[in-house]
Amino acid sequence: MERLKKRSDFLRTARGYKRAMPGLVLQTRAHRAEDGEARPARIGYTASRRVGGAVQRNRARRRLREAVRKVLVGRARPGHDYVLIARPGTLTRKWDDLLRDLEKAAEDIHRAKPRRNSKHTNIHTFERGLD
RNA sequence: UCAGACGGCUGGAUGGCCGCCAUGUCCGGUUUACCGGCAUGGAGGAAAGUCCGGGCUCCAGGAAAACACGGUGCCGGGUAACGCCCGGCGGGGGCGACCCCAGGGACAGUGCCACAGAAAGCAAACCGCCGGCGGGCUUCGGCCUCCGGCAAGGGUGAAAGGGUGCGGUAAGAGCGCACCGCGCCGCCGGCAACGGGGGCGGCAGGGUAAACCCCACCGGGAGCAAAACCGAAUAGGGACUGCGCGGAGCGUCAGCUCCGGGCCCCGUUUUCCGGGCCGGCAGUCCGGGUUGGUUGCAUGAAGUCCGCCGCGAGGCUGGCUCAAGAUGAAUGGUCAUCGCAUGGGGCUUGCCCCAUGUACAGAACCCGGCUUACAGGCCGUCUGACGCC
Repeated sequence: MERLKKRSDFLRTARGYKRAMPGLVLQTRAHRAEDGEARPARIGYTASRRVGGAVQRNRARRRLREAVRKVLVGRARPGHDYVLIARPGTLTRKWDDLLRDLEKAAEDIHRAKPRRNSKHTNIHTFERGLD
């Protein structure tokens, strides 16, 4: 899956839908090219200093990346950007639980998302994300 | 055996499944592009803090001096260099091995020295000591007061103007003497810091420079997001042509030459040399450098082994090795087994079982240091006790 690399992509995705789990936070937002054609799903990772030092942040990002490879690859919808935010629990959560967290988060966030014309609506039960 | 001092090394292992980055005289998909295989390589002793010193890059036109600012501060050596390291010296601590020291100058000047104390920089006298045809009182021991001579003893303090002892004296005082300290002048040893010893001086000259300051030495600025190259769009920018020009000269014109003047060119100032600029409008052409890409970017004050020189830091010769290169940032995720510690239990005394823990921490241009963090493990040298011979 292609990676998100620009700060503006992260900021835009943070304005979309959000689901928090003990081991991670998942954000998503539809992103289509100018010609309206659906593009492959993209994924980005965020591990702030809240998680710990450089060692902890790197390890959290690697665990999330591996979880995405196992769980999200088959579930991600084309034309959507996803951002995974690491939390302190990302490091301590048991591996199987972390995988279930991501599964559940993806399921919830896709169900909560209206099927059509989601661009400007926002569901109030999902809190607004910070970058 | 116990207690301790110093120096050095190390920083888990194996396997299964699934992945990431780089490289390639490799294989396949039709050659390139690209895709899939295969092979090889892929974090540290501190990669950290970013505190010093350099390389490298750009900026400032070249050079010198002064000033300002900052840093360093016993001596000698090592080094590309250092505020680092090594070897000494001096002072302090420890029975000792060893450890610690911001360790130039306090007769260049200025400032400060709280509290306590009579007095904190110039000498001073609170309690005291001593003397007196002085005066008063007296229980005849002395007390009070006055005038002199003192600073030994007490007391305050971090520090009270040399210390200890003997002599001396009314009591005292370097007043005299000895030793120690201090100052000055030779001598000897040492490259030096400094050490040793001799003579003279009767003692002046408290501390603080981690207060300003003085002296000596060193120092341009910014940093790989430096910088170079390739390169969509837009504006500024440059060149040429036409109109146009501080003064003078030449010339038909285009223009050229000479003479001044102003401004600008490293923190500041001065001097010398050198250089640039001094307009606007129109047209044409060139160029321009943001997102992105490539280079910088890993062969270097490199590592390692032997030999030689050196007490050592280190140096020299020769051989061998090439050892991560990401950029929202690869070097991993997970599971299992083992190892190692600590505690508990079993017990066939060296095995088994259970539980817990397994640190600090992630390259970002590269080196030399320093500092800080760290579960544990290993090795060497030395010291002091006790025991044995």
